[in-house]
Formats: sequence, C-alpha cells, structure tokens
Amino acid sequence: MKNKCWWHDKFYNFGARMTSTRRTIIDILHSTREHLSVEDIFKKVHEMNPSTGLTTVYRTLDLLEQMGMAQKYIFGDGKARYELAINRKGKGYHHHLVCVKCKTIIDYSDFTNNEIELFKATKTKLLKKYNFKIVNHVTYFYGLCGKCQNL
Amino acid sequence: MKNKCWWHDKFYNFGARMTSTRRTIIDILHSTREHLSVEDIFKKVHEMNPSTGLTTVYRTLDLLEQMGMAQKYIFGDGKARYELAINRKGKGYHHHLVCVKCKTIIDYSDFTNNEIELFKATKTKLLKKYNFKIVNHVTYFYGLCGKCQNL
DNA sequence: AATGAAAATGATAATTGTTTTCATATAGAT
DNA sequence: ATCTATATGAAAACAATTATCATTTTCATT
Repeated sequence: MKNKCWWHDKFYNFGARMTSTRRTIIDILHSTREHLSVEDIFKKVHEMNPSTGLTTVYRTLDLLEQMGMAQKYIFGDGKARYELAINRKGKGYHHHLVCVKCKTIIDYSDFTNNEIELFKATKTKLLKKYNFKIVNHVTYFYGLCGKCQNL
Repeated sequence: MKNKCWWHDKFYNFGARMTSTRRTIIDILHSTREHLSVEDIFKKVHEMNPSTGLTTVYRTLDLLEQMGMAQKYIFGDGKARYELAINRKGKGYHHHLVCVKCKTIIDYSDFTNNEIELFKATKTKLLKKYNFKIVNHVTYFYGLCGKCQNL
C-alpha cells in the first residue's frame, strides 16, 4: 500500500496504519447512506476479499469511531450500526426517530440553522468546560410511530 | 395490590397491571440520579425481594420505556442503562458526553433555554410530519476526554 | 531493496447481555 | 369467590461482541 490518500495522515496521527481492508471498509461506508450493521459490512468486505475475518471488521469500525471518521449507532435491534461521520457534515446530516415499540427507524433531516448554530456553540463550550474534544453528536427522538400508537 | 397510586392509570391505559415488583423498580429508579444498569437494578430489587427474577427486571424496564416512563441509554460498555424519564423534565434534565475511547460518561446539564425551545418545537413538527408521538429525546456528544486526548 | 519492530490480521474460543420458552402464580374485573 | 388475561421465575437458548494467540503485514530505517 504505497500511494497516499487523504486519510493517510489521519491514520498516521492516530498511530494506526493504512491497510487495504481498512480502505475497503471506508469505501463501503462512503458508498451508502444506510445504517449498515457490522454483519452487513462484513458481507460486503467478504465479496471483495473472502479471506477477511469478521474480527477485523469489528476492530476497524471501532478504530474509525475513535478517530471520529465513523459514527456508531445503537438503535433497538441489538446490533450496532455505522455510517461515515464525514457525510453528516454535508448533505447527509440527519437525526433519527426511533419507535420504542416496533424499533422502526425514520431518518429526520428537517433540522434548522438554529440547531446547527446551537450545537456548534455547545461544542466549543464543552471543550472549555470539560476539556472534552467533541468529534460528533447524535440526537435520538424516541416515541411511538403511527402504527404503534393504535396498539 | 389494592391501593391506587398516580401511575396506576398509566399502566391501565397501556393494558398493563400494577405489581409490587414494578412498583419496586420504579421506586429504585426514582431514588437515584445514576444511570443504573439492568444488573444494578436487579441487585437492588433482589435485596427487597430475593425471589424476583432477572427476566422480570428486563421485562419491566422494557415496559417502562415503551410507556415513556423510563429512558434507556446505551453508551459504549455493552450494557443498557436506565433512568426515570420523569426526572429529565425537571431538575435532572441532562445530556451526556461519551468518550469513544475509554467510555467515560460525563453528565452535561449546561443546556440553554434556546435548546429547550428548539426541541419543544421539533417535537410538534415531528408529530405533524411523521405522525410520530415523541415521548423523549436524547443527545449524545461523542469525543475524547482529557486523558484520552493525550494518548 | 533488505531489515526489523510495531501493528494488523484471522480462526477459534470464550464471554456476556438479552431473549425465549413454558409451566405456574397473580391481578383485578365480574 | 371465580375466572381470564397478564405477569412471573428458572433454565435454556441466543447472538453480538471480545479475547486469545500464532502468523502476517506495514512502513520507517538501513
């Protein structure tokens, strides 16, 4: 893996190395807007390189989360899901409505500029006050979807 | 269990019955501001009534979440945590900073009136647009705590 | 290009939080 | 007091995730 890419330095700064599997996983996340489960991602990686193990996928996703490149979501179905954090800064920025009964997820992107400004200010405040370097934030709205409201 | 309490109707409307175990669990949640894990809660219940099973605790917490009485949190340590949703409306209202590396949780309550208004408006909007009855919302801020920033 | 130490990987086993099952007990309306 | 839907407990089943450890790979330095 000789050629450098834009994320090469990001990995280096994190004391991590660039590998083809990691690049593949980033590509997969980059190519979709769905919330892929670890197994979803594993299957796709496996298509490209059948020798890749599930453990590596877990480890890579964990690393990406720590680097702030991926966002991990845990809804109610017992499996972690991931999406590229980079996406969220642009067009794909969204939050989630979660039905606490049937676990249906609806993406919600009708946020306001007001909200963006608010969170931007909050991040700065939290860094100062708690010395906590925020890389991402996620809001979940919990409730009952139309179907489940009628028992 | 003959005597009615304020939550009796809430249960009834949900097609659920009031039991002493459920009351105990509500009391436990009511008596703390910590984010208790299921096992934490089970241990406390067990002190009061050793015959209570872990399964019932899981089932009760699930029920309370669906009723909107409890909020379920999943941070990064692999166990679900709960707190009374009622508390969040008053003094105890807060969000969480989660260190993606060491999984430290810091409660954050320096929110603004601006934020409260924003979420109130959002709830109304979401009900109209998606017919989704919001019972609660949660914001997680993810990042690196002071220690983990210095590797 | 060869080297070597640190980091990444894969296969498997182990772990553990959570759910299912099913027979029994209980709540609460009648 | 009776009866039916609901709740419960114990144990087994389940499934996502993590730990282990020997092997391979990256990449900075020769």
